[in-house]
Amino acid sequence: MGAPPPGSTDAPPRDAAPLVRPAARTVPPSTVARLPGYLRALAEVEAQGVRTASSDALADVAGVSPAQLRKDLSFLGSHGTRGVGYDVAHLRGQIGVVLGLTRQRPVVIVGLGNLGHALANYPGFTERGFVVVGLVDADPHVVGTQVAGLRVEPAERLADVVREGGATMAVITVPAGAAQDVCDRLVAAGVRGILNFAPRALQVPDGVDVRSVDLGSELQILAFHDQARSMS
Amino acid sequence: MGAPPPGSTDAPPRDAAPLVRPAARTVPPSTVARLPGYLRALAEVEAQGVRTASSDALADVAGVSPAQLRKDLSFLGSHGTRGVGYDVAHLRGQIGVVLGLTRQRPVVIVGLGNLGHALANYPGFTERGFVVVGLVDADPHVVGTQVAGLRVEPAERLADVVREGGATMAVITVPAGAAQDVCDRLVAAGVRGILNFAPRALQVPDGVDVRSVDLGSELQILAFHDQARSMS
DNA sequence: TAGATTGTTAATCGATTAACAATC
DNA sequence: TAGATTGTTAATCGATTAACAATC
Repeated sequence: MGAPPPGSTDAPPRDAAPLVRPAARTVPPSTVARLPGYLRALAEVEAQGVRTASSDALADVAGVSPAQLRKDLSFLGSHGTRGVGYDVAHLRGQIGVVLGLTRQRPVVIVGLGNLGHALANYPGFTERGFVVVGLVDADPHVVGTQVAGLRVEPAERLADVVREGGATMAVITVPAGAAQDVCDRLVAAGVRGILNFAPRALQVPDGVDVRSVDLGSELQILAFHDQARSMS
Repeated sequence: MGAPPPGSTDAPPRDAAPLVRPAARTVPPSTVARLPGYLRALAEVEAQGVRTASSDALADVAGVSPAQLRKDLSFLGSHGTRGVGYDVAHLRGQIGVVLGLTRQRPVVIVGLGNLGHALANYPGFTERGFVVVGLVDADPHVVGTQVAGLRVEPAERLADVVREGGATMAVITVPAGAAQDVCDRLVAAGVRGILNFAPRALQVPDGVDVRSVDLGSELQILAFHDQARSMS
């Protein structure tokens, strides 16, 4: 609302610091959810020695439409070259910055049954920028055992494990009945992002982000289509 | 377009067979994706002895808004009672019918590393109406071993395993590089619904349904929010 | 320059929310 | 009957698609 600063031309700057501003102001949730897929596609074509790729080529590998890919990337700023395409390495770096993958992120896993055990050893976490820094379980038979090179700690040490590891993210792989309690304690200990595998809706305060993966539900959704097909 | 049949009143029937028509004509994808959550919520309140529940109560347990729950359920037909709420057992049955859970569905798991192993033993599949009828792996060291009471079969027997078990659904837990090939062979063998855990977009023909769960991507999406928060 | 391909706009489509009349 | 609660409508919001001008 103020007068244009002295020396300004006809394109009024909105900002005192116009250079090198962080790329992403607001990125829609649906776009954010697809960015990891683009990162995978870029890694794949880069491994094949490709240096520059068009939206058509990348979209094909990522399994989306070229229009959608371009639209999504446009929210991160302008990183392609008209007539040429996208520089694979550069775009990869930009998406990494937007997703906050410039540093390794420490993660804690709570619940070391079959699934938690598998996730503790899952190479995909490490490959994508995460380090498992702590393991917690309530079962005295499991506590003290070594999983993926770490000692499993008892439930009462949950907050310590989170703080000592500096974790702001956690994975919940406990039975449904224990999930909300574990969630509350993780949040109290400072965790702000939770990946929940327990088949239960979790209540969290504002500022905490939960993503739930229910393996049984996924199959049920597939069953719907399977069945709808057989009826037509 | 024809003349009203003799004896019709002012509400013209559109159909020759107006009674007991299947509840679901078209259910939007976003609604279908939430139905398993409603099923879980219903099971939970039923276990607590509740016979009738309002949309407010159910929505609270399911973690959605009451308006959304009512809207979703309205696509399945009219199963509540105004002024009273929903009969828990009846609604549970209706959602089960829509999802095609009236019979057990046979599922094959391909890839018995840590994750596949954990899924083969996952009680949530059995509890939600699925039976694991076959296991397949390419590693000769794994083939022939016993997992979850089943013998692991070699890759070349994939089509036999699918046909013998009558499976129309499968879970892929192989490394990314092998996923598309496994997918193609599953589809050729008659599988129509695939739950994919390999971090790779799968190409499938029309009529085949793929749901992909990428655990690394889930953490990356959480990382975005974690990071966006720390910047504001 | 001519051909290729992005970034953006506008149009379409689908999903969510809010409000309330119908009705138990 | 009065109070409660559904089922549905209309309004809003967000996401996707298609088309093309900008530009390398």
